[in-house]
Amino acid sequence: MKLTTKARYAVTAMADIAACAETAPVAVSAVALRQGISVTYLEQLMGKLRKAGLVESVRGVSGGFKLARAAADIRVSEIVMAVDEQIKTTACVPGAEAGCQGNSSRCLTHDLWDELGRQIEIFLAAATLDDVISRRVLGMAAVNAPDRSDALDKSGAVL
Amino acid sequence: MKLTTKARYAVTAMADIAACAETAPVAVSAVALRQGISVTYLEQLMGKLRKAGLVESVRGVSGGFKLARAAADIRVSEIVMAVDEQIKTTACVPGAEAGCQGNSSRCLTHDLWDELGRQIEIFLAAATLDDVISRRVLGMAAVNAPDRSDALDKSGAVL
DNA sequence: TTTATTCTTGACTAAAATAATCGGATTTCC
DNA sequence: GGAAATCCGATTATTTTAGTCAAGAATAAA
Repeated sequence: MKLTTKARYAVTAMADIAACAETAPVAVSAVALRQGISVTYLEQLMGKLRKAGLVESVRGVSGGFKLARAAADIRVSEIVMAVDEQIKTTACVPGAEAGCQGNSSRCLTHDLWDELGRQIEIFLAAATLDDVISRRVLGMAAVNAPDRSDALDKSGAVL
Repeated sequence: MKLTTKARYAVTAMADIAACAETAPVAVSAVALRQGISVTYLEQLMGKLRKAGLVESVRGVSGGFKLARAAADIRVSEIVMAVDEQIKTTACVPGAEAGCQGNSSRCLTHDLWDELGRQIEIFLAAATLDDVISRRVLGMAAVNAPDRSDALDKSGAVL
């Protein structure tokens, strides 16, 4: 899961559609205009969102896109994953030699990036499209940054 | 704060140095060799880390780099920020028109990305270099993914 | 003092990923 | 039939990342 403008565009477009498409489908050109995105570029993204089963399309004159499910039932993580290919978070080069003190050759930072990726996914999976358009984004900062000291030596700590 | 190989390289190199440079400084070439990174490319990154005050350099024959502080006192977020320029997480285009239902023109997803960036930073700030080399990475997944239902309508939820 | 080693700096090139464009085809409604 | 829309593939342009190169300066050791 990467985080580029592609992801931003996709979530923004989905939010726009969620907010607009109560009844009739919304045309890509309308979304692109409102959100300041290139029409043809957004078309590509909408294609991916459709293939991922997040939106349905209606062709023809007054066609467009509408959500395939209720906004409260679409997680932001689904949208991001639909348009941005899986991130290669670790890229552990197998040829890398062991560290100077005989450390195992698996890259030292592997677990860190692995866990970070997991955290990002959890965060994005916790927010639904409905949360976004209602500007209801959960801030769990206080919970998430506990006193570091207690985290030590509880060995067996995740990964 | 971005997350590219640059960040990986930097954290990996710092971890390598932390693990090796008990007494004498470590040469870039040694780090690069062990970790499978281009020597001259890593030199650039080390320059940034030095300017950020995270490492100190010793020139000359048996020179190299050593940590400027104890490994337990260097946060991963510092390393990442030293080599990867600030991420432009939101890029709220001011020209973007209001949503169809008269929604405020500030982009709908602004808060989401903003909060995500904060979460990432908190996570990386919670891990020190010492944690990394000790393979002690804190997994707060369970804490971090509460039942969504209670997050709703506590209006005033952060941002 | 010389020499080899290492960091320092800036400019440059190469490769990859991202963003955007283009041309045409198909569907559907009027 | 024509206009408006999705669809599809190929192509181009732009930006970022990754890596290279060359010259210079500091330092320890021979």
